[in-house]
Amino acid sequence: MPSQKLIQRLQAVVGLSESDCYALTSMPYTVREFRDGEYILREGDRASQCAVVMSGFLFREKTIGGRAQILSLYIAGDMPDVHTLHLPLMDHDLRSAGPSTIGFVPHSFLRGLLTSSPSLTHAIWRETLIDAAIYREWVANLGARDALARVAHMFCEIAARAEVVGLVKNSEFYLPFTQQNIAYACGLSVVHVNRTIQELRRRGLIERERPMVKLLRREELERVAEFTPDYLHLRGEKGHCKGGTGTQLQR
Amino acid sequence: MPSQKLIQRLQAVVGLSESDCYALTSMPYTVREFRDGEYILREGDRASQCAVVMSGFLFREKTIGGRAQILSLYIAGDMPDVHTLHLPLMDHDLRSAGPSTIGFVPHSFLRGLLTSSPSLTHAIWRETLIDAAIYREWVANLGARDALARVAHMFCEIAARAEVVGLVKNSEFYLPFTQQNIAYACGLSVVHVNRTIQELRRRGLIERERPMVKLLRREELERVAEFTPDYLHLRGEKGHCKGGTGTQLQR
DNA sequence: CGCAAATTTGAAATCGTTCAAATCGGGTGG
DNA sequence: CCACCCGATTTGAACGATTTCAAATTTGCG
Repeated sequence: MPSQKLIQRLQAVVGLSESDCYALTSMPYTVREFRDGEYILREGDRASQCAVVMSGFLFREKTIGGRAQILSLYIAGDMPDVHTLHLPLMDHDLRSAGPSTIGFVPHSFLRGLLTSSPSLTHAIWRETLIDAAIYREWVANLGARDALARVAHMFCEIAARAEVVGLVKNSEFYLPFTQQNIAYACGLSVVHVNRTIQELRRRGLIERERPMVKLLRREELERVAEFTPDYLHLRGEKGHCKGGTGTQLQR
Repeated sequence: MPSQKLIQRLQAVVGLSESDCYALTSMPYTVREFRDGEYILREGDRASQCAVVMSGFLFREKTIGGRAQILSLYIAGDMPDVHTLHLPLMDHDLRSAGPSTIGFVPHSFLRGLLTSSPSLTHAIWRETLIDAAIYREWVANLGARDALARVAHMFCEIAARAEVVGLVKNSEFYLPFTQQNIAYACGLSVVHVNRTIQELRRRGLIERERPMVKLLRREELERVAEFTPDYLHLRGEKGHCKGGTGTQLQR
């Protein structure tokens, strides 16, 4: 069910009423599997449904003068393209990193849901705003941090987001990125990403064995990354209904 | 009236019904003037009203390890902090560049407006999504373009947005930024911004005499900047009611 | 086992930074 | 009206982070 981790995540950021949870669990959806690198949506596409990440890893990408730039990342529970509800024309690509399972919910259903529930409108709108807050942090990341902090910051962010949906175990989480992917995400060359990761390893801040990353000495890592999670706008509180409690680690 | 340029802008991106326009023109608001550098909102603040830029220039800023990073820019007709409706806690600063006139509309009023008009909800939500699309482009700008393209791109974007609200005359628009500001926005050093602007001037692409910028050879400039305006999601069509048609140039 | 992709290494080249100082420009007080 | 001052722009030169190029090594997969 695509709603499981979605609910877990919405709980973490807004808190949901019983009826909202019920409405979400009764969402109609179709499921599709994607392979590494496959496109969920391409620049120029017009979407008529929204993707919910059930498992795996998605990323947004824009190509500029031949060079790819990864714009953001999505894990289970995220809805990477809710924005297509109001901005159907895609101005970038949405792709899978590693294999992923995606649920698709028709725009028409979501629109109905939103007009009938102001609180869900609030919750979903809020999600799109958190997405924007994350972009802002990435602008700062690319504009103001050096390579080491930049890569470290990416790890910290993914870990913080994955924790919310129970995808971190023992400080370890799934990240199906090659160093080339990381390079595209961080605006660096592969070679330099390689050296940067070595440096993080050397300092005892991370362990990396694809596809897993393990964060060691979290505080020191966050200090190096200048990471503070406030921009993720997590609440830490619990809502009124249960989301999934799964702790699946793979994908 | 804060609604004038706002309507003009909303027209350009969605098209508004007569009644929506009427609702907007009857917005209650207070006006305040800000001086150069003054803070409209600070990180940590909780907003209870939304700013509408009536004239002048605002920017978002985040400070990271001592270094400021400008995240985005706002001109007349923009509502830089609608997001506070659903995410009241500011995770960054909002400041004035040069003097500006800002209208403030209470959250409570806007919430009423939005629950009563699905089309306005759509329009305003869409605005926040375009804001996000602009951040995405900035991520790409900082991550994938060199200094010359980066600065050129900033000029192109501001021009495109200013055109929508009639703030460009004769390819010339108001930009009350010092080279230091531009440096913070583009993730570059002042010295290099200086040299980059000289290069743009030398190539006959811009003229700059603070606080005005004039774009020459627009196509060539956009080629250098690798600028395509699609991410701004302008429609080019006209809606059902008139916004202001002013062509005020100063501020 | 063997190929292709991913990681790693080295060395040279580059773009952008830093530091430091000179010049320009606009506004203020005398 | 002029002198002065401060912030902004400009210049030069050395330095440094990151890129590029090229090749070697490792890893994962069929």
